[in-house]
Amino acid sequence: MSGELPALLAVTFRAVMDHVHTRLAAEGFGDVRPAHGFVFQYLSFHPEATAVELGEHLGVTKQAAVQLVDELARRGYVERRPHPTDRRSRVVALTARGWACVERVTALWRETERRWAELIGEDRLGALREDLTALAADAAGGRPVPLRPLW
Amino acid sequence: MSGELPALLAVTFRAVMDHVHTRLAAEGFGDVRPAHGFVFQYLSFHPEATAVELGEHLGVTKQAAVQLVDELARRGYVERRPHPTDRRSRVVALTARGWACVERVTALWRETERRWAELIGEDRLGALREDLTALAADAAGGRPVPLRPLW
DNA sequence: TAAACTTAGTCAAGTTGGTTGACTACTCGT
DNA sequence: ACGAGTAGTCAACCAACTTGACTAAGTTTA
Repeated sequence: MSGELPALLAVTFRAVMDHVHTRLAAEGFGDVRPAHGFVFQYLSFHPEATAVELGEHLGVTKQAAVQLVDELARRGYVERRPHPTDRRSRVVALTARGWACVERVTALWRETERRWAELIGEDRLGALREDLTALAADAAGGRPVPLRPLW
Repeated sequence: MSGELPALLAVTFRAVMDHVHTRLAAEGFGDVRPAHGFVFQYLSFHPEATAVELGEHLGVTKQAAVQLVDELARRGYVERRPHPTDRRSRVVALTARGWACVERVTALWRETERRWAELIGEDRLGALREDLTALAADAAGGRPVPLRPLW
């Protein structure tokens, strides 16, 4: 059958993330919503981001971004500190708990990949990764793909 | 690098669907929200579904399902008809416009796959489809994966 | 170096897409 | 033929956003 690949991508991703969320919940990280994942993702690569930056990356208003940050701060995943030079601004950083959660997600993803390697073999998995990288790059057409709300 | 495959699935799917939505909008189907896609998907395989059935499949309450249907009916994509035997119930069916929209999506997906075949070759694409099918089945662990809100 | 402009964040109100709960009308099994 | 269950509706509520107006701090420019 042809034309079903996009759906297959979605279904696979969905199944993985359902599993990850179940595991996270069992390990005490049950209070993270899908949208939070994108905050974590961004903060782990931009450790001193501001709320406005975060909003731009997530494609939401600054007000919504601040609300997300407040919620995560209340739950102990992030911390707001005064900006070193700009007194209007405050930087958002992951706390130890925030980092721990990020670590768990990446560990679970690696675990998933190991499982997949067993299923289809290292070679096929390598080809899969390589091909998907090419397809994603082509589909994105040079634009950055924001990795936004999906899970 | 290892552990990035789940993200790669998401990014690829996201890029494809962004493209599809852009094209749909340009062809006069600009008034469909992501959630509608799942309604279409379900109705195209269950042509005489009820609102309650739809709600169960989408994982939302029947009230939310009815609201979705009303919205799509207002825009001419679906139609509500009396149920042939059960006078409490009404069946929801795609209109000509609804079917046209579904056709366009599947055509755009096929087009995407043809493009991908050019990029990585028929063989690799076949392997990709085969492997992803296996991984999805394994990740789902026997459970049906509902193909719910993602786009 | 002061006036004009821009930017980070806040406050408040409105919108949207859902929820739960209570209800009516109908169906079905015994 | 009646009691339990089901399809759909109405109404009230809630969460996650939005838009718009604002303050305070920073930046540019003449």
